[in-house]
Amino acid sequence: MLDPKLLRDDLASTAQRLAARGYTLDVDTLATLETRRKVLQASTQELQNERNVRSKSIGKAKASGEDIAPLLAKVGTLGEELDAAKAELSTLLAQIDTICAGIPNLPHESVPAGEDENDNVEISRFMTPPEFAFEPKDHVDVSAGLANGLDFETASKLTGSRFVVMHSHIAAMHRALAQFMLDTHTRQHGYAEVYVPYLVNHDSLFGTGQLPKFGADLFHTQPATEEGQSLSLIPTAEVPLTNIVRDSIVDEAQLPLKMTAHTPCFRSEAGSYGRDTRGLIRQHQFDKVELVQIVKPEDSFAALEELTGHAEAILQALVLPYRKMVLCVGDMGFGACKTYDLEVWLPGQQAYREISSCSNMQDFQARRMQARYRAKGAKKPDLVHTLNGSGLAVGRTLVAVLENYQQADGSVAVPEVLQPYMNGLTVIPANA
RNA sequence: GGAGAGGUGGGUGAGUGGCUGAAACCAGUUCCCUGCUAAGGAACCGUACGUUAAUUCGUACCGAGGGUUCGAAUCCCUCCCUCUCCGCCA
Repeated sequence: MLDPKLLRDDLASTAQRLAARGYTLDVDTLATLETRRKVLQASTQELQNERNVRSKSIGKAKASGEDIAPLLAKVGTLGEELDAAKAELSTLLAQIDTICAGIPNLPHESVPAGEDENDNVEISRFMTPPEFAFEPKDHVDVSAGLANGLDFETASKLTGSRFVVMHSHIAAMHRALAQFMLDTHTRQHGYAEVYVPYLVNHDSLFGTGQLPKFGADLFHTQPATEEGQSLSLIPTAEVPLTNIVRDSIVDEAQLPLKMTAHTPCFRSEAGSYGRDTRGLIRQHQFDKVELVQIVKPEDSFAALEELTGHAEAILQALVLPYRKMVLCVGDMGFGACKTYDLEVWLPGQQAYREISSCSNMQDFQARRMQARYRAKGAKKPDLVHTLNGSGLAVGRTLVAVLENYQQADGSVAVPEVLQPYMNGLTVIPANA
């Protein structure tokens, strides 16, 4: 949610900034509603004031034993007028809320212009893509060369397409990756490990911005139209982690709050059919180790650099080639003000593919969640800034390891940092 | 799942129809006093929106949403959540 003051006082320039990221703000409608709101709110409050004053006088009269009948008569139609005004005002407010809830965040000045992923700008690279002495396979074929690995056929029997069953060393490596990531973030990067629910309510989804606009991307336990009790599977641990501070005022001394969690993520991915249908890249269920920071406003951009660095540290420790991109305005997510994507090199695809996305949401989510902190000496609590990033997507990291660590004989070397997590295993042998 | 008890400001916790935006205590802020420390005293101290020269005034908010009433934290209904006991269960 944007600061309502921006929409009242700087409507035109705000609309212009939104247009840069491809969002058309209906300025005229909003301005009209806003003007009407102001008038209506003032007149409603006036009516309420009148009612309060008169009711009070009735109370006093009654207490002193006077006849209250004439006073009651005087109140007369006030109630009806007030009800009508209240009804109109609440409809109006609901209309304004609906519009405001659907407005994306404003991009930071440093974010490059552009329409889609083709306009993202490369910031840096780690390693150069390795040369293979043989034709590198993609992860599906690499796995197929092992004794037992990724099993899409069984998953589709159990559930459907875009799910996977993992066996044996691959399942163990998947687990090892998550463990390694968690350990690194908690022991070296200062994050507190958190275990969170995988089902969340609508308030949480509204808080981080998945609702009301992106409900179709989620799995719901009940029809989404049903009011109130419907729970949804988390599309990312960002939702439960960030909402921990929803509706609360955090002590300044507690900031920055740095939290990490390993969870499965569930996405119905409505818009992506036909893309990445092969392999693990785009699944309805995947694991991710998420990083979330709750910080003071003045620290959020430094925190974005730091958090992105924490995700990079994982790739570096795994010795996987990657590049760091800054997303252009058109490719950023709904609530983001600035986003870095980390793209890992996949020899099987001869391409860099997204493996982490790190964003500074500024106060966009905090305003939706009413997540605030009280600065020492300040009279009013202030909205916190929230950040999140993948550190990393576990399934895609597994893909990257399988493809980058494949060997000529069909076996897969185990990255050094994972070996302690895999009982000292150094190589996943090829199928004999 | 069954029975009961509750949800009030940053925290604890009074308040059963009008003088309660809400006692008291704790925390916090400012000041006073005592040579440090400790203790003591006084004042201030919720959020949002509108309004104002102004912390001026107004409105709303006592889990959420409805209802009754001239008037609701207080009465009624629905929902959510917490606690205790029982049942079931990894």
